[in-house]
Amino acid sequence: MGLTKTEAFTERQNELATYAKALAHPARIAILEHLIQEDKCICGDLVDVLPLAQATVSQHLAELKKTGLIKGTISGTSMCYCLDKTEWTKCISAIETLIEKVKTVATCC
Amino acid sequence: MGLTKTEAFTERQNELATYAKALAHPARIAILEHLIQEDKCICGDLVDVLPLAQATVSQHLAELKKTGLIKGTISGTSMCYCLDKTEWTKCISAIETLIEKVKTVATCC
DNA sequence: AGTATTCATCGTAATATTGCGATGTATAAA
DNA sequence: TTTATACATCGCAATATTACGATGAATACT
Repeated sequence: MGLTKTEAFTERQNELATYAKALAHPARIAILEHLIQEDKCICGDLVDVLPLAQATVSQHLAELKKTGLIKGTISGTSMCYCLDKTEWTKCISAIETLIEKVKTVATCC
Repeated sequence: MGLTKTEAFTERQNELATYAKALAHPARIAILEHLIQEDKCICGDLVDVLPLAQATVSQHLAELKKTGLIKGTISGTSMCYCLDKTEWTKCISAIETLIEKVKTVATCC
């Protein structure tokens, strides 16, 4: 089908999966890392840095924005992107909860 | 195209994206959480617990196994799945590295 | 041997993702 | 006003993902 049965899972599970999906592409990891490093976040820079066409970069940015992990503000003719710390707090919390649980598991089989 | 330009990114970026991809579906989150809770990991149980057909569950298990996050051992006629702690150590390390970097970013824009 | 159980894999259908060129929109520069 | 610059969005092609029924392979049960 290609359609996830979202309604069949808990909100928490869907939330974590959504965050993971946003991170599930090397280009989006690269974008986030660049935003972390530069902090200032001019959009055109990303197109220069990434080995992808402008349209493709724009699409990845839109996806990260949709998830809320980044936000963009208009700055004249250019677009300034940066991390949305509020959303990241939620994201990190969700991930860390899973990680903590994983750490409690004994080596088995 | 639908084909990720893997070779254009660093190995680290691809590694992190691959782990994220494995976690990018609520069913796989649910599987992992069940494996964490039960620890013992009989496969048929997952089919009972999840609102998905056996073939679909098997497919999700195969994907988690491909990434290395779980491993399965044959136990008579059934299949025993459990977390692969070694791979999880790598996964957690990769995620935590990103999280640490995110935490250093100042609120902006 | 014959049957049931457990799981993986195949094949198929529907939808999603990735990537890009082309085009549109809005601001800035001339 | 015309032109350039910076992005977003549309439309397309190729591939991937999700879901499932059907079938296959292997072990256990009678």
